[in-house]
Amino acid sequence: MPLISPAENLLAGLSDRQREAVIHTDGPLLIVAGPGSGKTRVMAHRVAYLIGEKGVPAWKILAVTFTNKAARELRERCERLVGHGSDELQVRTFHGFCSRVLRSDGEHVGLKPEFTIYDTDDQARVARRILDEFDIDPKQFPPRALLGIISDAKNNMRSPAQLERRTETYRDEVASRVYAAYEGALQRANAVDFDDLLLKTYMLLEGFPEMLEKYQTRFDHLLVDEFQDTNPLQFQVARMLALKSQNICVVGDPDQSIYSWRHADPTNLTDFQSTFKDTKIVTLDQSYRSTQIILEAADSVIGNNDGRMEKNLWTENDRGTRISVAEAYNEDEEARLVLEAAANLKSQDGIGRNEVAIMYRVNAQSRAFEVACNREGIPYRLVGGVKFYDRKEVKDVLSFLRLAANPADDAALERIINVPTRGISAKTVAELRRVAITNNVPILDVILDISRVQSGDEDPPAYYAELATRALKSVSAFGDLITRLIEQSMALDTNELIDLIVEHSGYGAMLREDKERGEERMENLQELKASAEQFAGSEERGQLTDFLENVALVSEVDGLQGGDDTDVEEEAITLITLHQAKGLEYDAVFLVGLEEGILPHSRSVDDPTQIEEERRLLYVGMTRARKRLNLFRAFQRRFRGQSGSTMASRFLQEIPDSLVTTRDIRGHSRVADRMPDPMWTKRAASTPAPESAGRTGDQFEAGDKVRHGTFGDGVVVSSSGTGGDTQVTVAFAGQGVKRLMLSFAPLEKVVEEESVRQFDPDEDEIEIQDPDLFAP
DNA sequence: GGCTTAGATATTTTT
DNA sequence: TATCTAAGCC
Repeated sequence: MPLISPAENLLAGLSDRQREAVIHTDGPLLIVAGPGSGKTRVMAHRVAYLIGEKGVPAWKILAVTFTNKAARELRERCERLVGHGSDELQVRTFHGFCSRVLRSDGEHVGLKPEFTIYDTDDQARVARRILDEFDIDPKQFPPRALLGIISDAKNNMRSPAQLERRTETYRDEVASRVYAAYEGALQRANAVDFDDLLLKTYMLLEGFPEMLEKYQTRFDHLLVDEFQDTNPLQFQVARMLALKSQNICVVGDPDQSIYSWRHADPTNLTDFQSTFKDTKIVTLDQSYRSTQIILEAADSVIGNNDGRMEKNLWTENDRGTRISVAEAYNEDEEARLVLEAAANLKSQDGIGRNEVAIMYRVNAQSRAFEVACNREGIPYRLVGGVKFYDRKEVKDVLSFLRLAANPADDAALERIINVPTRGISAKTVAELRRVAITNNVPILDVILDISRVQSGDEDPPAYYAELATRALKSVSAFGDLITRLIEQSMALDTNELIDLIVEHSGYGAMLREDKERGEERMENLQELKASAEQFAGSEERGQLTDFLENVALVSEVDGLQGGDDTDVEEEAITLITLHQAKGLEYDAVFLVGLEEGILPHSRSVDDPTQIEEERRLLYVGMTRARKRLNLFRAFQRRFRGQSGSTMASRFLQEIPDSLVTTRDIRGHSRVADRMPDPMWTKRAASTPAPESAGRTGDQFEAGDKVRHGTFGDGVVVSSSGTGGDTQVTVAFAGQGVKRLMLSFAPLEKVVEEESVRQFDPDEDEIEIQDPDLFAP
């Protein structure tokens, strides 16, 4: 009997293509991996192969992912394959890796090792402060927009000076001025934003040959996951790291690029081939996940995008069930329909709640489902609600910790200088800030000076005249508090430090006063303490920075997830945005809100490039499903308080009829191609009354609100024919969609004040009668 | 200095 | 609809 070598064992069970990707270990490799094609598996096996067969030390391998979750998953799978000796394997997120580089070598680019990572909140705080300083109207130049421009510049490796040179509009000019000041502020605070983690690492590798050499030698093999989502900066960092060894393996799927609005540039995939000569390309196009029907439908949809890297997805899986497209009166009925169908899945197909996901385009859509779940008593998991670390009280206490770790952290200081209120007004803060900026020192320096003067150690400087005696006293007391905190941070574990903050800053007292939510908030602080405990025991100063870095870069905390009342262990339906669903899979997927303005989103409709991204978003959603895929739309949707009629998403037409079943609530199932519904099947199927036929007051048009003696209120979906022959399709609230002959059906038009969106199925161009309703 | 109120504003959000 | 901000008032 032949002995099975470890390599054979490792490669057993892989497809030819997968094996090819695993064993090509020398030189650049590009893996184009379709949904469900086993890319994580391939990456893990590749790592194991490098270690086990090629004798590469684990610590010489760097694998980079985008999310912590992906990193964790990959690490676990590698460990399972490799067993011992894989501890030193570097599996990190892009940001995590860069942060680590900068902690040890950031001095070259002006960073002290205990630098702070600013989140978007801090960034906004800095930006607002700068606008104030420059006397720029934040209404005219919203901080968010300016930060967007700055982020754009950073991700394209442009400095403030370079941005200024490219200035075309007044807005650009303002942005470049703010950018320069913003950089100054961060520099002064020994802080970086998320983009900086990448940018400064790039600058380090780019500007310091010995650093480049160091990190190029440090790693022999580089793997990059989700390569289609890399931005130019990330591409450059990866490129430089691998330039010497040429051993770089990137995995991606251009059809799943859904983050271009965050600077991701899928052309990196093609650029990769020109950057690294002799790149081997392996395409993984066999899906081990979805049924044939789901795959065909998804493929047909994505086929409408131009200039794709074509790949022919196939599967040995069953043909599967047809995709259902259901139509609801409004979002409440949509939710009811979905939950009903989900319940049926259990009895009919044995698919439990844990294997069901409801996916939507915008978070606001989750609401109807939460309400419905609560009403029906169905447990659900809402992905991406308010993050634990985003809670106010948590951020406040963290700001104290940040200040202890990095006394230059002005954003943290400004956040808590008057929380709880300790008699330091906005005006006082502004003055302290002004003095700090003038002297180019952190605000805390100014405050500590005041403390010293107050205790009679020094003579008062000139700016003292600007501050009231009472303010000086309060500021001095705050300075003493922080001084004590900094001292203690050298000696105490982080969790003990949290206790100290809560008890001595007045925060605990404030929460005990708060009868409404004080208790809950205090509990959150206890949670924070618990998460800090994991870092306790190690070298004091380092543990604080480590903890803070973890907070900044790891948004979720183990054991804290799950909806408010939903036990993590409990069987629950998942509510999730399409973006967040990437990389996940479920037996059954419900894609809801397939309407113009929702998917595709209204902000994307007039840009073909953005429409293509919306289509990819749908593609991602569809390919999350293993067995069942159900699409939903509502004829009417409340939007920002108002209600309006909707049009079917253009994407629905891109799914071949032969793969679809239309079904209404009560299970009357009808096959699409036998009974076309003009709202979403090919438009040729409907023959609306020509304009020349002359419209009477009784003429019904799509979007009209009507009332029926038996069925109640509804919305006209379409009408065809004239006079007594007129056939009207109406979606009734709670009754589903009905086709009615006007001559028999007692239909009455309901006249409403507000105009509604209407559409003419015969028009190719979409007409929006009231653009204000859905347009930005 | 903190509270109330009117007015504007509104995708997606891996880190 | 809900959420945030600036302004106005005690």
